[in-house]
Amino acid sequence: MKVTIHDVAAKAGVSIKTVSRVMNNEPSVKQATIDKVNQAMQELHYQPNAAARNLASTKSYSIGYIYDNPNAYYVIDMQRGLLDACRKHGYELLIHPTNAKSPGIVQEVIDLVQHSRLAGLVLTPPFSEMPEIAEALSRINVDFVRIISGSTPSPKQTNCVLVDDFTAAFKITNHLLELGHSQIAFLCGDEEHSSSGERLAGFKAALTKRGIETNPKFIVPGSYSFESGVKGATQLLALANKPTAIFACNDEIAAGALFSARLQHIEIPQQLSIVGFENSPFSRQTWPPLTTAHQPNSIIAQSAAELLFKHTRPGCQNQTDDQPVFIPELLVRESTAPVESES
Amino acid sequence: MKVTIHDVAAKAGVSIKTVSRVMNNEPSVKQATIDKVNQAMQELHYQPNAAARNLASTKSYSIGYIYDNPNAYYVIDMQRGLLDACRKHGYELLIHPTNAKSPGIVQEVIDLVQHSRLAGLVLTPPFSEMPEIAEALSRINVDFVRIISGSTPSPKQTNCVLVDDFTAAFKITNHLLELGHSQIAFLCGDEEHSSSGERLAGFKAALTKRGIETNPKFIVPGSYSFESGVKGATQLLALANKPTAIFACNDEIAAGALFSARLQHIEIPQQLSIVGFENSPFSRQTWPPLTTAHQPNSIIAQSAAELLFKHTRPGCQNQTDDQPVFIPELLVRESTAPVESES
DNA sequence: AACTTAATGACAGCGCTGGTCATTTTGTAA
DNA sequence: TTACAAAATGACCAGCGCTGTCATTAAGTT
Repeated sequence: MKVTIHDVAAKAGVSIKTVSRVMNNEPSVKQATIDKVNQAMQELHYQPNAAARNLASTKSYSIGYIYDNPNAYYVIDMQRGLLDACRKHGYELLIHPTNAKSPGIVQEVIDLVQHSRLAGLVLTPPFSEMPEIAEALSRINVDFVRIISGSTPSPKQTNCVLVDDFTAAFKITNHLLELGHSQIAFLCGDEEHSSSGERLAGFKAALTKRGIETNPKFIVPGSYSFESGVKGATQLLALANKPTAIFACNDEIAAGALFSARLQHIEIPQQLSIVGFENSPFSRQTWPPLTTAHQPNSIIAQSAAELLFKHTRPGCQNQTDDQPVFIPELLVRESTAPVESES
Repeated sequence: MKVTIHDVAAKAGVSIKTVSRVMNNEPSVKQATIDKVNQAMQELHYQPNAAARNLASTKSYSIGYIYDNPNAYYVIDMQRGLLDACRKHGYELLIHPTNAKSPGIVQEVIDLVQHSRLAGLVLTPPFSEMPEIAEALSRINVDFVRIISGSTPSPKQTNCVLVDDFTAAFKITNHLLELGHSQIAFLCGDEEHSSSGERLAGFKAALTKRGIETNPKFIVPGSYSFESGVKGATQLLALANKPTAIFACNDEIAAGALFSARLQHIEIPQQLSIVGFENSPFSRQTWPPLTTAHQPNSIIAQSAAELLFKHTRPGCQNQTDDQPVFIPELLVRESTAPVESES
């Protein structure tokens, strides 16, 4: 019924110590032995007892995921990716929903790590953008990987997974430009999120490259919410010279914008093109479905976890400190169309 | 830095075994001793080491949550509630996203439980409605609590938390009736989910009570999705005698219905009232915001976990096998209005 | 005082790792 | 081939923080 390290050792014809060595990637084990042990483990469906390992070892075999994100889809996807990576490497995942704005948040994170003896932490916005968290974690010497918005790997911070919002936004904007739009407005997300800034920068860069000046009235501050989309779009569509296309900083905002346009009997996409960002289920729950940029959250999460394991695991040679960069890809659906010919 | 059972024992002036007894509600400990130990634990901020407990004990101190639900909001809320209960009782939560329709699902669940040595499982739809899962779990003697749709506690199944969809639907329908509606249509969710059936039954009961016959054309089968809402409502609004109100089986369907109505330039709520169910963020991301029934998922989850702990924990006297019943409450927002006077 | 019952403690051991040495196997140069 | 260093493995023990078992002591009861 329950398989222990002893069973594996017996089956492989080695000592339990050697099995332990194999499991922990310790040096000085012959390849042939490694194979033998691995095979025995497979055949017996051996799974090391995490509790015993945690207890015996100074190392830890679980990582944490702290979240505070109103976007449930995002959290679920991240979780899934982390879980997949954990299963693969025999780690456990500890999830910890909390409030990023609580005053004691730094202490809370430290307590969590210390009490649960975590090997490391995966940080997503807003935590990944809070320097005080990164500092505290470094201070107590705990590994962590941050998922942040950015395009160029920086040599000084090796523990990041980058999502290249800039380039993705650039591409989306190009899509609109290619459809003939030149009057394009931008609905921002929360200022605190660097993703919003990056996307805006990509947007501006694309326009500039075509020699189009950005109309300041077309840049509407806001937040990552449906309401914000409604408000922003309403404001834009009241302008004397309306935009012919709207770039919303995420799908939720886009859905709000879509809604606002409909209220004013503006046909989408004939009279107005709208694009979102993220490819959340949201973008499929509107009509017409939204053109957006697909952000593979689950895979991003997985890669963040892998990076963390690489740091964490002692006997891992693959220390090429690469920083994965993900570029969300353009996904053209029905909310965008060529600009209406002036009639 | 790290507080162990020894520190508590020393502080309280007892042996570690006695501390252990207090933690586990074992009998034969003087009240005075219990108090002493509890105080010491508090003062030292003691948290038992789950790994050590798991290792030493035949009992287990973690529970599992299996999910396969496209509704991320639901999952996140459930998770939060379970986590809260776990923290309170020193348990750990193991989450396991999976595919309910996979052929090997029963074995997968069994493997999960056995490998991770789970004390028990919290089952939500669709798992809570799969007899083969309940059977398998009983066979291997693992506790579980199911969250299911129902109104009357049944003595033979003590391990359920009930959500009284019937009564909630009854109340919602009454709300519409009180607004003067009599031509009310119903957009069903997935047939496989008993919640849909229960809500429909509550709906019908309310109509019957007022002596209103249910128009078969007004009962539209469908699924728990936006698209289904669009389709169903479109169908309804093409009818010669349109309904004046629509009861959607959940918020997502309601959002779809809302959308469809808008497409046809039907004013909500002036010309058509729409209600949803669940009070998911969805219901606030429409305009007007939806009248709905608030389903306190997080609290439901918490109570399910508590029930599980009660079963699991040996030395717990509070064995009154109560089955909590939750009745989602009517939440009136702006998508419902008195029926338009025939003009 | 004799005896029952309640309350507490001593100690082994859960499955594994980390360390220390001893032993065996392998590779390499003389 | 022998000699010898280096690599690979095993034997053994302690101990992680807790629980289970059983022995022991304190408190009641007649």
